[in-house]
Amino acid sequence: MSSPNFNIAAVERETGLSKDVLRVWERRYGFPSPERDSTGERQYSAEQVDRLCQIKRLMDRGHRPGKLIALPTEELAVLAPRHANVAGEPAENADADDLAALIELIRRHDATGFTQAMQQRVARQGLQRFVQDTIAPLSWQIGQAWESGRIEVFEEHLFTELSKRLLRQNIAALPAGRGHPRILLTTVPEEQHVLGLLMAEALFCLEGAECIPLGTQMPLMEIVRASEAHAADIVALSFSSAFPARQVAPLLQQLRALLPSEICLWAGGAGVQRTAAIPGVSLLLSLEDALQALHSRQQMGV
Amino acid sequence: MSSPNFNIAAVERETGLSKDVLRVWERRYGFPSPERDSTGERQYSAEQVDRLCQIKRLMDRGHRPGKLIALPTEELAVLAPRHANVAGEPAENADADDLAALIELIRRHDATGFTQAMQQRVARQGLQRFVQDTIAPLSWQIGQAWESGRIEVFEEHLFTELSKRLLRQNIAALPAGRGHPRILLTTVPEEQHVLGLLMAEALFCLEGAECIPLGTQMPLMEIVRASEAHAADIVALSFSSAFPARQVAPLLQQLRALLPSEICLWAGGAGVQRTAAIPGVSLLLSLEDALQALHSRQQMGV
DNA sequence: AGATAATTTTTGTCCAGGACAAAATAGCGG
DNA sequence: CCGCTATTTTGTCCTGGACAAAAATTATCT
Repeated sequence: MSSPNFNIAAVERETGLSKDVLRVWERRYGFPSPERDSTGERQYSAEQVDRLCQIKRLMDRGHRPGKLIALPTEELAVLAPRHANVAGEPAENADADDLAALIELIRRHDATGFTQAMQQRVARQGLQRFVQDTIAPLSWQIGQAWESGRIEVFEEHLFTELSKRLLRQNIAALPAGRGHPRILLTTVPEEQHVLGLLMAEALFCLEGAECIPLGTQMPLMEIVRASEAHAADIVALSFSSAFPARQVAPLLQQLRALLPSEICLWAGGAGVQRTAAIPGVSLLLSLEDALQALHSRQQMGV
Repeated sequence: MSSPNFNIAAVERETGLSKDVLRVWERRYGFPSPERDSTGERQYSAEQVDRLCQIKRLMDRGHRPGKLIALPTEELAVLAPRHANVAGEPAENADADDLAALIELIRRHDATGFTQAMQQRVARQGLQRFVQDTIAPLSWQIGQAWESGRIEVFEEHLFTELSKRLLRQNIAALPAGRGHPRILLTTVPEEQHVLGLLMAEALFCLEGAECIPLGTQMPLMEIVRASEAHAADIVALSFSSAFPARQVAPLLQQLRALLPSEICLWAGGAGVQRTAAIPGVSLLLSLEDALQALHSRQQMGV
């Protein structure tokens, strides 16, 4: 156990805490207090990195760093539930057990079993209900489980990867019509989560829209270029719950200013739940909202 | 054209140049020289952001910032070819025209046509040859075209997204056997490109290996946990050409130190081409190398 | 000449410690 | 108990210095 050391860039990579934050915490709270190498640069131990990961996870749940850092080490299990059921209940319907069974497959690392079970649900429910009643709640529950430390990061990654495959596969199976409106789907550069976007894409395609999937992390100026090149009617962005809430509004304002006014800007996902209204931007708080936005647009004869 | 302003974080997001670099360039070269807002914070104009993007693109081709910044504005078209054909020729076989036609579809933003043409090639070539003779060279050419400014960023994104879908779809269609060895596929946290990983996964699955796809951006300590939980025989990482070359070796060394010695560590992709050998790490310089590594392992009776 | 070694320049990243604004919390009057 | 204003907390930005790795250049040797 030679405790490999991490420099500050590696800790930023591992924990997601910026170098500035790591330094200012050290200055203010005295933690983390890394060793220094011969040149005076910080060298963090694996234990400190682990603890920082725990703190980060609890912060994402709404706790504040000042409190967390003061605490000994029993904060871990204790501080699980904070504003847990903040929005959207777990839907205590008859499906709850089914969903729990699916999560159990992930927890047992049974990729094959999970994919098969999910594919069965697609066949049984149809794509739209599968997205709304299976993928969406599952993904919410996985998020919850991750935040409370009940599942590991890599288990969430496995779930996400397998779910993306299922959705893409089923989207590809839809007729490739050149429908209307033309919807460009992407995320901003710091948002790497694409699952929400795929859910929206599935629903939009089912309604006959033409979706142009550009993946994640498009610079704003590229979004503008792409929307013009593809003659898009709508630019749809997705923000996950992990996206720093404070950045959402400025980003949307900036993009709205860059985008021609005849192109609509839709923003959805868990990351916009707490965002205030922005002129010229449609905030879609749920998949139902997104569907309804599309319907009302299509009714208005476009 | 009210030239919306970008703060330093936005410029980092748009260009991929770190805040430290932006500040030190300003100090040393006098460019970029952003306005300051009332609180003294930098406010970059859209023109400066554009120019920074150009410079970044040329730097990725091997040019040096000190020279580029001094140049007027005609550097753009002139400085296209530098060490262009550094490794792996464009393969001047009879297929060249076909590939050019595929790229032309992307350039015309014809997603449907591109997907159809690609699906035809899968049917005609079979998955293995499709990966090696279509996806790999196409992806290389798209990268070249992007570096020389012949295609836009969003066109590359479209190509990548559509190609990922094709590969995932065709991987899903393979028999889901519980084969050997068990290969865990992922990338390190700063590497978001997954296409190379999917190519490898397709080839590995065709050889009967069991692949565990965890998507991108796994913290090193999570990779270790995942490899133990999944009882993986091999951890396979992919590094794209965009990955900062200087970080590859330290990362691999660090992961090798964290990983149990009985688990093999394979690293492939354009990003490891110029990496020196590392004890305990197999550097796979091409897809053929990867296949051969798997073969020789299977022959040795595992 | 051509290859190798030593030196210089270039370049990215790290550091310290100050400042400030937005968000979260606490205090207070209705 | 609710809505409003102070205060604390917290993240991000700032300046300007330092240094090491990489690249380029120069010197040296065969």
